[in-house]
Amino acid sequence: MERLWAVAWLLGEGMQSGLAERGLTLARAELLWQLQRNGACAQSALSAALRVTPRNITGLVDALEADGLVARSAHPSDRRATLVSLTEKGKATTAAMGRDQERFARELFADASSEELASLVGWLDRLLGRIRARLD
Amino acid sequence: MERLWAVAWLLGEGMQSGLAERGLTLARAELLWQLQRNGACAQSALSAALRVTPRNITGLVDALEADGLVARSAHPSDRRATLVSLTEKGKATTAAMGRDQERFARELFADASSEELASLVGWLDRLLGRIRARLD
DNA sequence: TATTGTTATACTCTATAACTATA
DNA sequence: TATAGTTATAGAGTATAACAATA
Repeated sequence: MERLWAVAWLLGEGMQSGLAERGLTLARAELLWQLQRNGACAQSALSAALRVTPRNITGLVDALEADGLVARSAHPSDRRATLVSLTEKGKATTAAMGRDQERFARELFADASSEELASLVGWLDRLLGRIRARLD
Repeated sequence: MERLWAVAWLLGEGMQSGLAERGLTLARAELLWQLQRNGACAQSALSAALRVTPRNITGLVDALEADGLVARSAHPSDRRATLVSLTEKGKATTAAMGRDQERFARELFADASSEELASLVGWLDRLLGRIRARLD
């Protein structure tokens, strides 16, 4: 199924396009996206969500903090933990990323009928379920 | 279109699974795959095909050569160029990668009817065309 | 004892720039 | 002059291991 490889690769490239123009890498964008979806959280939670080591999160948060996109603060009840949250600039950036993604999706599906879109969405959901089941 | 992001991400993860067990990284696997598809070629051709710098190809070929998966040889007509080709071990490895990919695709589409598969293949081809057009 | 985040260290992928050999 | 591949250097992402502070 060489086609599947190609689609996976090209879809990935497409979804990444525009990040560099915003001064972001894929890893940093994923961290921002996680904060946008689930709100402020401890680095340990980010480590679990992004499936990378705590050390890796330290580096990503350092870089995003230096760019003013996220802020560290004390955890209210656990003095070991550090809360990471989006700054106003970070919120604006994730909103812009969302618009980029929406524009990309709209280009891809510009001439699809609503029945075609419905069938595609069905496929995507089933693929998501199967791949998640396979990875976990 | 958050679903599209998730599918792109999970599909990429799924296609990569198994590489580490074979001692490969994604970048090295892509170079091997290129050689398997198009046969032996100069490093400059690999640089163009993989869309990375010549310096990057040097490093990847160094690593694959050290693992005995590819071999460098003199170009027959251009003494500046270096031909890169798969060794027997490299051919066996790409064949195994192909089987891994096929098994993954079969798992994903195990319970799909042939009409569903046909419609999905149509979608994939159209997506490929659109994304390629957008990237180039 | 276990968890949270850090420092220390190392490997891979990637890039640019300067250089050599060849075309 | 231009191209093919290399050395030199640098930055980003990733990992493991050891450690301090806290739970």
